[in-house]
Amino acid sequence: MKRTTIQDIADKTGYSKTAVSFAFNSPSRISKKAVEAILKAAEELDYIPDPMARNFSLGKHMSLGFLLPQRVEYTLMNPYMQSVIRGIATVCQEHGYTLTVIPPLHSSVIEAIKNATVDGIITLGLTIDKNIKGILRQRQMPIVAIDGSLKDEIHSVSIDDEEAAQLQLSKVLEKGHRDIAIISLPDDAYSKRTDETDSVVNKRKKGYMKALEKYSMSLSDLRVLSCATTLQDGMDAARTILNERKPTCFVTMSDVVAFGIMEVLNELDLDISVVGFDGVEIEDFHTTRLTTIHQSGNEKGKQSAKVLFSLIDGEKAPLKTLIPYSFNEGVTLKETI
Amino acid sequence: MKRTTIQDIADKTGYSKTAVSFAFNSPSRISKKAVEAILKAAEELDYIPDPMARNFSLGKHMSLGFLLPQRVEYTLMNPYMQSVIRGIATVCQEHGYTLTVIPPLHSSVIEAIKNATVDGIITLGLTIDKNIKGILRQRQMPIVAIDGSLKDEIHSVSIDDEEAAQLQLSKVLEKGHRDIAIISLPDDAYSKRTDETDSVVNKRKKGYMKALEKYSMSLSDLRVLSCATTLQDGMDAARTILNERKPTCFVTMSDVVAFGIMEVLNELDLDISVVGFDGVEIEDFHTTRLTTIHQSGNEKGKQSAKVLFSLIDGEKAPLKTLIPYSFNEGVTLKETI
DNA sequence: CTGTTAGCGCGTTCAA
DNA sequence: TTGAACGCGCTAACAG
Repeated sequence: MKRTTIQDIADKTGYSKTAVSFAFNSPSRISKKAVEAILKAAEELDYIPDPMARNFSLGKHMSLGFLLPQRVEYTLMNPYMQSVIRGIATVCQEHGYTLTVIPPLHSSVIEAIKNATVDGIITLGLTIDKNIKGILRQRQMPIVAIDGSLKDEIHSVSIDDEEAAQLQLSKVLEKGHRDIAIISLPDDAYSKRTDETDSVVNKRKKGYMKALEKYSMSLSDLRVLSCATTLQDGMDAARTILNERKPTCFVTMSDVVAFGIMEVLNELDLDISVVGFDGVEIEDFHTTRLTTIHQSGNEKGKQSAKVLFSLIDGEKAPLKTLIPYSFNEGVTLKETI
Repeated sequence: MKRTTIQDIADKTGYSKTAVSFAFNSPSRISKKAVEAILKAAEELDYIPDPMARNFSLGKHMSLGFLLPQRVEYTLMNPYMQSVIRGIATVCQEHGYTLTVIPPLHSSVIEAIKNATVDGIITLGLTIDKNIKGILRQRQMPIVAIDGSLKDEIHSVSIDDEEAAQLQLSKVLEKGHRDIAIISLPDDAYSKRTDETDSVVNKRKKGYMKALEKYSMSLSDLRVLSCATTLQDGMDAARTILNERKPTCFVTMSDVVAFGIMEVLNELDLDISVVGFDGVEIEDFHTTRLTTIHQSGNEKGKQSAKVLFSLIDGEKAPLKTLIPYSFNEGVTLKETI
């Protein structure tokens, strides 16, 4: 048996398709008698307007897209991502929208963008280049970038990464640490190429340099390593650093990596300080009190969705949205002895 | 400026719309010369086929829907849900599909189902009644229920909740605990009405009864309270129980609730055992070693998506899929003194 | 084998 | 209150 369509209702009642459509969307356009007859028939035939046909006709999708920069297994493992998703979904819910999670299609982010049936896209940690911009322009689809490198005029949501990183390292230096290992993010995770000066990684490195200046130090005085944001990669990074020489403190750009490092320190029973970045424990249910820079993924998600809805509605929205961050004192950053 | 459509390519090349469509979808159907000319023109005009029009024409959506049983702020806060989502998204990614997260529409799950533009739906902790089933039948949309009450023949994925709960409480009883507080799930979270005998809550209670039988006890010998699966509600539940009388052990149906309880016990410096259910810490980054029943949300998500894809492809799939669970020994269940 | 015409899917909306 | 066109790509059927 086929779906009941608007035509079936029209046939059954003797009214036209147009009348049926009006009965649902603008009842005042036709007589009460007609509306009643049509709704009754619709009820009897279990009629449900086909959402896809409806959206196609209206030129809307009723969904925002969240584009995953990497594979699902990797990206959705990060609790920071999860809170961003929650923030986006919260705003979608208010607007009667759904949230479409878009994995790379055949390993290609570009392909995914071409095929997404959404009204707008939110990215996280992606370099928005001419290539991507071109596709979105052709598709007339607005975009908001969270934590991304922007090669163009693009709406973005982030914290002041440079300032936050400066604060993070300053706290470490204040505690007397000098032999510090910085575990950075992979260059390709938050920017396609290392030379994107406005990438999150580079902004934070700039912040680190500023913090070091006060102590007449520079980045080259520290060990800098980068690794993917997984527990396992954090553990590997810790071992790599420790095999060379024990630092007095690990400064990371991600809580997840920090947790990985702590895992190793725990195994080896080492008392070395660790500082994170993201503050996932606050919003989730982590009970280890990691010292970290807290930025609200939830808030980033909400703000980006709000900006995106403005763009979809054709309204103006600020090009840059900065959200607050804070230093969260835990128990993992200690004074040097 | 308008989008480039298939017609524009046809006009520019002198070929028909059909030829253009063939050039993209069945290049072998027309001459090489034609294909080249068309692709070249498409390239020059930055043509991208409109995914919505394409899907509409093909009668597909290229997306699976995950229906949230409650509001986003609540549902997506649970790390267990997050791992289920990850599992679903992983399989979607393999199939070149997206994952549509569907919040209740205007607070109505029913409305959300009517409007979702997806090829199939996965639910979690929802009672699938005639009402929902009817809509999905009319929309010809397959469904797979995770942890739900089934009023009908519906494909489901879950663990053996009765057996798992029996194991959970048995471990507690073996340790000598007799004054036990069971913190159950809210009846309306995992079943609309309390009398759904096949709801997760009821299955687990049945398991508890079996465990108690061996000690000639019954559920009425324990205190049973239910609360929502949030940290805060867990804390409230703990205080309610403690105000009355201190138990020697809290047995919960959710890790999140267990974490809330531990928070309170920590505050009051009480040494009372706590046992969880879900095992979220294993897949995420929790470092508190909670004693819990581990069930893989990720696996549930994957299995349900696989079953759903089978149904979408018109293949047969087992009505019930059981996935494994395990008792995870942590440090929070101690011998009674 | 190559290419075209025409119609479909389904609900919305303009012009009458 | 309605017929017809529309949105856009797909495809059965047909002609050369």
